[in-house]
Amino acid sequence: MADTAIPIGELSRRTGCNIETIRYYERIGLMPAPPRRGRYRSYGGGDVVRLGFVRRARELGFTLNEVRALLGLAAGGDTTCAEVRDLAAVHLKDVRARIADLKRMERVLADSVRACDAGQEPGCPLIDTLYAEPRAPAPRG
Amino acid sequence: MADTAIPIGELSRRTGCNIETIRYYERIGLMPAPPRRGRYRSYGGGDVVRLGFVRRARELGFTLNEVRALLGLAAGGDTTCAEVRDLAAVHLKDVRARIADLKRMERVLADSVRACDAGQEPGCPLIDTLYAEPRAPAPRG
DNA sequence: CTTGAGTCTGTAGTCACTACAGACCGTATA
DNA sequence: TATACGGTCTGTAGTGACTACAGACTCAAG
Repeated sequence: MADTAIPIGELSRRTGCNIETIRYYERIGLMPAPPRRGRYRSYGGGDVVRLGFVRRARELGFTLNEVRALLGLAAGGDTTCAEVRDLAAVHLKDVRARIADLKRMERVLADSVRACDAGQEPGCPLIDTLYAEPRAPAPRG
Repeated sequence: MADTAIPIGELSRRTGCNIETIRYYERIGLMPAPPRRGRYRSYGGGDVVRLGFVRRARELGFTLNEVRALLGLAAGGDTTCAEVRDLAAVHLKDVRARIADLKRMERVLADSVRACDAGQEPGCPLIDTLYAEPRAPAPRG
């Protein structure tokens, strides 16, 4: 009852992945096409595990192509750990770059909002920032 | 020579915004359709300023719809500073949420890569993480 | 006259979904 | 038996913010 003939709605509930997305994953070959009971898809315990893997990888920010690669590596023996490590390391670098980008944005935005709150300057500090020359280091002191 | 009859390629060079994107902005009404010299678009200094504004707002992570709003507010008087501030504050919250998300990813990824490097455990630490139950707090001591 | 660079329109692809429309299926209830 | 309801099906199109062509044209220099 728990592991066989799971309909798509329950797979969705168990994994937190919505139905349309599950069908989408099937269409792009990330999830195998399951057998049918009549016209309806019928999943098993393995599908729950696999889809869970996919979802957790996605939550770590891996692209679907990277997830595909990870699934392939996971299916292989344990000789592939180095490859997995490399994939993760590349991705980690990317995540860190995105964090750095966002922090730069955060700084500028926070400065502008603070300046707005202070309300000392004429005009609007954020609008001024947006009109200002790019990459000019603001004089401060 | 500097301010009139600027062809799209030069506008692109001056703003760092690529040509296809400029035409895309025109199509969606973010940039006005400029007059033509023959069949060619002919921009002026105002377009350089406006597109620069757009680009800088995009670099701060505002969506195109937010940029549209900002452009509208910037065109108004200076009575709109509070509205700009609110827009920026909402966006700032969003940026901070994204940073928090990415940091969570970073932590998990960094842990896995480190565990890989240590190479003590059997199997692959990252693959194990991906197969593991969601949100189970890892025992650590 | 030809070459090359620049520009034009229009369409389709990217990523990872998401949102329908409209049909069908199986069961519980009146 | 009728019907209502919830679940599922296929297929297509939309999202955001571009990006990438194809194939035609314009213009100036050599």
